[in-house]
Amino acid sequence: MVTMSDIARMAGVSQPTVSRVLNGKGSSTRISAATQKKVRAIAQKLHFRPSFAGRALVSGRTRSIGFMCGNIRNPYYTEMADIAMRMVEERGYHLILGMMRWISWQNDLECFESLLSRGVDGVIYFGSALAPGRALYERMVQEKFPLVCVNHQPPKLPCILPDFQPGVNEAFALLKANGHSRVTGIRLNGLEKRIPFLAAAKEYGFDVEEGPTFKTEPSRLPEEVLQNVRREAYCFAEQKDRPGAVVITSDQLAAAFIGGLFEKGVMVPRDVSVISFDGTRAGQFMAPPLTSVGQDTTEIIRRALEWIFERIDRKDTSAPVVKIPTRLVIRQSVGPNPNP
Amino acid sequence: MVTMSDIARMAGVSQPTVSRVLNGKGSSTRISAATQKKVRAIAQKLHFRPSFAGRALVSGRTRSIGFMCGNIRNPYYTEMADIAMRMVEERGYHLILGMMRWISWQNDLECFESLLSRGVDGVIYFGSALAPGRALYERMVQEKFPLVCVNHQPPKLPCILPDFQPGVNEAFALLKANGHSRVTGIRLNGLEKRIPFLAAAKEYGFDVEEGPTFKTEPSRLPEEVLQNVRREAYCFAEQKDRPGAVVITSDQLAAAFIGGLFEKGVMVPRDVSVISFDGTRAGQFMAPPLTSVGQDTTEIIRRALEWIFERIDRKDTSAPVVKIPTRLVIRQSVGPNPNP
DNA sequence: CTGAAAGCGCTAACAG
DNA sequence: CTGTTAGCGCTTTCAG
Repeated sequence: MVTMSDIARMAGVSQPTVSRVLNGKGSSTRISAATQKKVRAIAQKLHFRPSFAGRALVSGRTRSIGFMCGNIRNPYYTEMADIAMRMVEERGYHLILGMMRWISWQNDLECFESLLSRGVDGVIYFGSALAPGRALYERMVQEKFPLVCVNHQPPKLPCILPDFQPGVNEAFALLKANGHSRVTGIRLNGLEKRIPFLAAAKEYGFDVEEGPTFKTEPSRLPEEVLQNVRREAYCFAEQKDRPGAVVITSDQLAAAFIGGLFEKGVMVPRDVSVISFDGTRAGQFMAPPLTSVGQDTTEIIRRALEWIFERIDRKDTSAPVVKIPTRLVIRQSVGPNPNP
Repeated sequence: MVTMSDIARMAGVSQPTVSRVLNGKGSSTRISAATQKKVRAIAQKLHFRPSFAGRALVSGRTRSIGFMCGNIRNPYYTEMADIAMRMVEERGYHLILGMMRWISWQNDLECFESLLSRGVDGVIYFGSALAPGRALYERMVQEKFPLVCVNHQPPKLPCILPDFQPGVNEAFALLKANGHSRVTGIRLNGLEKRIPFLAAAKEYGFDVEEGPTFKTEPSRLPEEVLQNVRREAYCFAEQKDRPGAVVITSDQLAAAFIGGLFEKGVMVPRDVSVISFDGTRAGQFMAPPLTSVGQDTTEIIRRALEWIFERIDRKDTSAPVVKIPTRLVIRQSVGPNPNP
């Protein structure tokens, strides 16, 4: 590895001088054109690349942001990560992914610790293990670490939360306009989605019917979940007098569910209408393209990063909770009720 | 930030002693149980976390591997990255993604440089811009940098290449068994896929017919490509006397293509059979589940990382070119030829 | 068993 | 305009 000292030696100047010309902070210190040229020439010839570690050590920054998400194969996270990566790179940062396995909260926190030990300057956190009483949580709020929680709201930490109600209302309006009046919810376990779902169902006068409930263990491997949903689709397909509409908790699960229906000869949207959550771009390329309650990915990440970068610079920022409204992304998985 | 010196001061020992107990290399130096206990207790209480930068500086390693891939939204890369992330973490490393934009080779190399300036210890490279004559290429081979190329083969660099022929042969065998004899290839531009495709077509006695060719610019935004493929599907759907089978260059494009057919009322596999490349897990949850010429993701990444970690330790390793055979992943996108 | 000293590559403060 | 000095947090000799 070629260092500034190497260059300094060859150029017959001191090492800090090399630093100065190579970092050329415009206004800071001016160096004679001759020295500049000489140093630059040598640096170029030797393919000098400043040592990341050296800089990190002295600056106390690694110029990297941690991104704690669930399985990256879920397009919801893929798309969030994609956006985050681009935005972060614009500032000369790198994004370091940490995938939570949802096995236990300990596992979440270990993953978080691993990122911290890597020296990330900030973290976007999609998990839920960070809660009062846990040591790491206390430490984070105390240190005022640049951390934003998405989709979950621990006290005293800045949070970005989707507001599902508007999107869900739109969903029911669309369903109603298509002559539906009976719906079943699949995997709407979390209250954040379940409550708006029930509220809208009531408001639009829908009968909410029990879907096929599989007693699956709480947290499983992603593929198992998908397989289970597929099986639920089989059940649903074979169900007599089933509702004409289904609302399901994510685009990824919708894919599996629709796949399961397809195998049983039940077509979407001809035989049943499906509305999912997430509104991922990926849903656009499914068969059929998904109608989905979408989050504003760009806005969510933009807000999160904005806050993080602000706190990296100044520790005296507040910890706001911002709600980002959802809206229905209408594509082709909803059709007229076949049995009105 | 709490440092080893802080702990040393509080424990009344020297800083190196703290380092010794906290790193406890079993055999290296033994420290009195009393000191150990004291130091550990303080470290724990203060939530000591060793400085990443400090270690990186002294060890010359960052314990991170760069992963240069195309758009992460493509399940092919998502799944590769997922596997790579897991494997790398098992060794206490982190994976740093670098997304190439396919805009120009310069862009590829900038992305690579960015990873290098971040101090990654090795790189898995899915690009094609690294070629003789380019400065970075020369430097990489000269430095014996721990770098593995996947899907592309520059000289003097270790490479991992899929061998498409076996998988493609299986594909044609399956098609033939289903009464097909006419096929059209979509987006089979790259020779690595086109040659085995044509060879197998010949061997199995298939007529290869021109598909709908859209004159799209060479490298475009991913979403545009998907939209274009969708349009090609429209054309194909409306084509009189079209072949009953389609081979398409990736699972992601197959999704778009099948989506396009679906919109025109053409059903897969009832009306046309589709075989794609990649064999991603994601294809399993599409409608219909994709039959696809699959790569052994785990094996590819495993081999790549194995070599990288070996070279990180020893510079005297060779630069092998390994071929990993593909095999057909049979799911449900192939059916009997409707017009035999 | 443990302390002292050196040095990894870099930036920043202070002299000249 | 440029050199000297110091120090970031850690590991690694080398003494003792």
